[in-house]
Amino acid sequence: MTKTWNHQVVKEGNKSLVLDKIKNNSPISRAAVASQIGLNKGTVSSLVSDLLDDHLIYESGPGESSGGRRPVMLLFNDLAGYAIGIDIGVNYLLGVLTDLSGNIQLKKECSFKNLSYEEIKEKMFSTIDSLIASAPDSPHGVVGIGVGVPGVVDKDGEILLAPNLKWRNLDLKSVLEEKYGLPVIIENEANAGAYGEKRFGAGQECENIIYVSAGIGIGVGLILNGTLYKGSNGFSGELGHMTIQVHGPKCRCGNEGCWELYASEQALLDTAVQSGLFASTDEKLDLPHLIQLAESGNEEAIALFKKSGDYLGVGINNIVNTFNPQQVVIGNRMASAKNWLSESLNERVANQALWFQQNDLIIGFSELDTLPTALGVAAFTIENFLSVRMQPQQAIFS
Amino acid sequence: MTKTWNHQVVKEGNKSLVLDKIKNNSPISRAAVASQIGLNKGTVSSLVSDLLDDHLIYESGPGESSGGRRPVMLLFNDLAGYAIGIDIGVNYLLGVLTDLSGNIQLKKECSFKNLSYEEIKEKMFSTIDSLIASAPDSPHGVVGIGVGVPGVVDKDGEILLAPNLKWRNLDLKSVLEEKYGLPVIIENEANAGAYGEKRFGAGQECENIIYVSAGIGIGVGLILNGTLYKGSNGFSGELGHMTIQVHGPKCRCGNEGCWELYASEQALLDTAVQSGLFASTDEKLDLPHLIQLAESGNEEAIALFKKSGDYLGVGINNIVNTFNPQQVVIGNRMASAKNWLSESLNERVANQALWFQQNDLIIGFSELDTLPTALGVAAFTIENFLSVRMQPQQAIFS
DNA sequence: AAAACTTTGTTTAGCCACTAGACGAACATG
DNA sequence: CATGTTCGTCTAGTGGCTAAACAAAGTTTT
Repeated sequence: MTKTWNHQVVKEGNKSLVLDKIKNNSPISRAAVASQIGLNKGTVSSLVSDLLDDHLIYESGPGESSGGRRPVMLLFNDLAGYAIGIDIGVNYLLGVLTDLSGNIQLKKECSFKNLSYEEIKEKMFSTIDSLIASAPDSPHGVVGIGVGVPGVVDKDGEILLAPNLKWRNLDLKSVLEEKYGLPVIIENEANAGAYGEKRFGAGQECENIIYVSAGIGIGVGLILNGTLYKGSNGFSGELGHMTIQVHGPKCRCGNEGCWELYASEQALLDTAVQSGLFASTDEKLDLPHLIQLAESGNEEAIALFKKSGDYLGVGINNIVNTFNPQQVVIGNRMASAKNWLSESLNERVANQALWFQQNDLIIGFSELDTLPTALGVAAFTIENFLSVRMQPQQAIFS
Repeated sequence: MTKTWNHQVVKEGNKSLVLDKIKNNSPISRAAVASQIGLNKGTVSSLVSDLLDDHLIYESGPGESSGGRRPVMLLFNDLAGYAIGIDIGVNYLLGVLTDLSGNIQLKKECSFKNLSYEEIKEKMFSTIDSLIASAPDSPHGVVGIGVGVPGVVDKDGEILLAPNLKWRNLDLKSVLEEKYGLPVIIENEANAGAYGEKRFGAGQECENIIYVSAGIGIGVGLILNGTLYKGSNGFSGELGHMTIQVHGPKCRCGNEGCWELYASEQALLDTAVQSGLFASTDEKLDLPHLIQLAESGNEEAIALFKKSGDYLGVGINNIVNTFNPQQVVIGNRMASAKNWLSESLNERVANQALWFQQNDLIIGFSELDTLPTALGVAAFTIENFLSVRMQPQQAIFS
C-alpha cells in the first residue's frame, strides 16, 4: 500500500530539510535556515526546538550581527552518536567507528588468508566489540552497524553468494542484530563504496555516480538520481561479468569474455605470470610488488599496467554510454595503481566515448584509499538512524 | 531549492493517490478507495468531489450491495481530454490521438525517404492539425503533444543529434509550443518506447524495465524504480555503442566493436549482402523481405537471423548483469523478426547470464507493434497534464 | 412486516502543522 | 540617545486531515 500524506509526513519532511540545511551549512542561524529553505520563521523555530531536544543539533554562541540583533548559531551535533562500518575483504577485515558526520574516530584492521566463515565472524565480533567499547559517551550511543561484503546481497540483507569467500546463503544480518541489539545493514561492497564516494568523496554534489570497485574481481555500484540503485532483487552492478569480447575466454561465471578477465587485479596478476614476471608460486605475486616493479622502471610491468588501464577504459566507456553519469570513480585495490593506469585509460575514453557524453564528465580514482566501503555502510547506518529520528518519538512505556 | 512541505502538497499527493486508485480499479466506491489507500472516508469524499468538479472522474449508477447501502461507483473519465503522440522514424512518421487512458482514437501514418527537416516538419504539422481537428469535444480538449525522435535529446527537450535524420541542434519543442500553444514533450525514441511498454505493454507492474529499441541502430530506454532514467544530461541508454568486441570493426561513432554493429537491423542487412543473399543495389534489401525469405525456408536467411539473435543475447546479458531488471523488452523493427530471433537469443541468455539473475526475469518482444514510442510520448503528455491538474487551480482573471 | 444490523457517504468537531504578522530583545548607526 | 535593523518568539488564523456521529439505503433476522 502506498504511503498516504498527512501532517506527520509534512513535519517529518520539513524537519529533515532543516537538519540537512544545518548539517551542510553550519554554523547557521534560525532566520537563515528559514529564508533559505522557504519555511516560516516560526515553523523553523519549532522544528529546531525538536532537534535540540533530540540532541541532534546544538546552539553555539552568538554569531556576527548584520546590522541588528546577533543570531544564535546552530550546529549539527556530530558527536550525538556513533556508527560502525565493517568492510569484509577477501583477505582483510576493516572496521571503523565514525561520528554522525562520518568522521573516523577509530580504525581497526586485520589481514588473514583462507579463513572460514566462522573464523571471520569471530574476527568481526571482536572488532565490533572493541569499537563499541571505545565509543565515547553520547546521547544516542552506537546507532547501528553496517557491513560491506564482496558478494551478492539480496534485498533482505541475506548474503546469497560471495564466491571469493566461498560463502553462500548466510543470514549475517540476523546474527548481528541478535548479538548486538542494534540495526544492521548488509550491503554489497561496491554499492557501499559508491555511497561512500558520494558522501565523502570528490563529487558530493553529483546525482549520478558510478563506482567501479576493481579488485580481485570487478563490481560496480550505481548512484542514480542521488540514490543507490539496487535492481529488482538487489543484484545490479554485476558489470564484472559484462561481455567485452564475444568469443573470449571462459569465465568461471559461465559467460565468455567478461570484463573482469581483462581489467581486474586477478587478470593483471595472471598476465604477469604469463609474461614471466613472476613464477606462479612466487610469494611476491601481488599488486603492491607489481607497482614497485613499475616504479623501479621495469618496462614490462609498466606495459602490463598500460594494458590494464586500456581495458578498464573499455568497460568505463560502456558505463558512460549506458548511464551518462557526472562521475565515474575507480576504487578498491586497483586504485592504488592509479599512476600507472590513468594515462592509457584516459586515452581510451577520450578517443572512444561519444562526444556529447564527454562534457562535464569526470573520471577519476578514489581518494578515500581503502575506506569507501566501510564509510559507505557507516553512512547508510547513520542515514537510517536519522530518518527514524525525524519521525515523532513514541512515549516509552514501562 | 528543495521543495518544502505544506498542506497543499499533502492534498496534491492524496488527490493523486485517489485518482490513481480510481483509474486502476474502476469501478470503485468512495468507501473502497478510503479503506484501500488508508485515508479517512471524509477526506476521500472531499477529494472525489474536487475530481468530479474537474471532470476527471464521473459517477456511474449504484453498484452491488455487500449487505448494506449500495455504493456509488466512480470511474476515470477517459474522455475528459486527448493527447497527441508523434513517432518520427527515419523513413516514416506516425501520429496517434489517444484518450487520457492511452486508448488510441485515431492513427495517422506516412512513409517517406530522405526528407529534409523542413519537409518532415511540414508532414508533422499536417498530421497534428488533422489529429487536433478530429478530437471529439471534451472538457479539457487536447492536453499536449509528445514527440519521439531517433536521436539524442537533452534535458531541455532540444534535439542535439539525430544521425540517421542528419539533424543537429534543433529546438523543435519551442516551434511546436508556439504554433499550437500546448505543452510539448520531446523525448528520445527508446526512452519513450520504454515508457510506452511500461504503461501499455506486458509488465505494467514492473518497476525496472529495459526497452531495447533495435532498428537501424540500437537505443535503449531505462525504466528504473518505476521512472525513466535519463542520466545527467539526458544521454543515457546509448547502449548501441557498447563495446562487445574489444578490437572489433570501427563504428561510425569512433568506437570499435559496438553492439549495433552486430545486432541491429543494419548489421543484419549488411551481412545479408556479404553472404550474397542480396546485391547491395537490390531494391528488396530490407527486413520484411529477409523475413519472407526465412519463412519460405531459406536456410541462409534463417542462419542470419539466428546469428543476430545470438548477438542480441550478448548485449542483453550485459543489460541483465547491469540492471537486474524484471523485464527486458525488445522493440522496434527487429521485433518483427521475433520468431526467427528468439531461439538463439534465449539460448545465449540461458547459458550465460548469472544464475541468480535468471529468477523472475522476463525477456520478450514488444507486443505493441510499432506503437510503443508514440504511446509513450502520449503517456508522458497525459501524466504531465494530470499532475498539473492535481495542483489547486488558480482563479482565472480576465 | 417489523426490527435489527450493515454499509455508504456526508457532516461535524477537533487536531495539528503551517503561515502571517505582531512583538520584544538585542544590536548597529548617526 | 533616538532610530532602524535583525533575530527569535508568540499569537491568531488557515487548511487539510481524522474520528466519530449521523442519515440514507440496503440486507438479514425474527
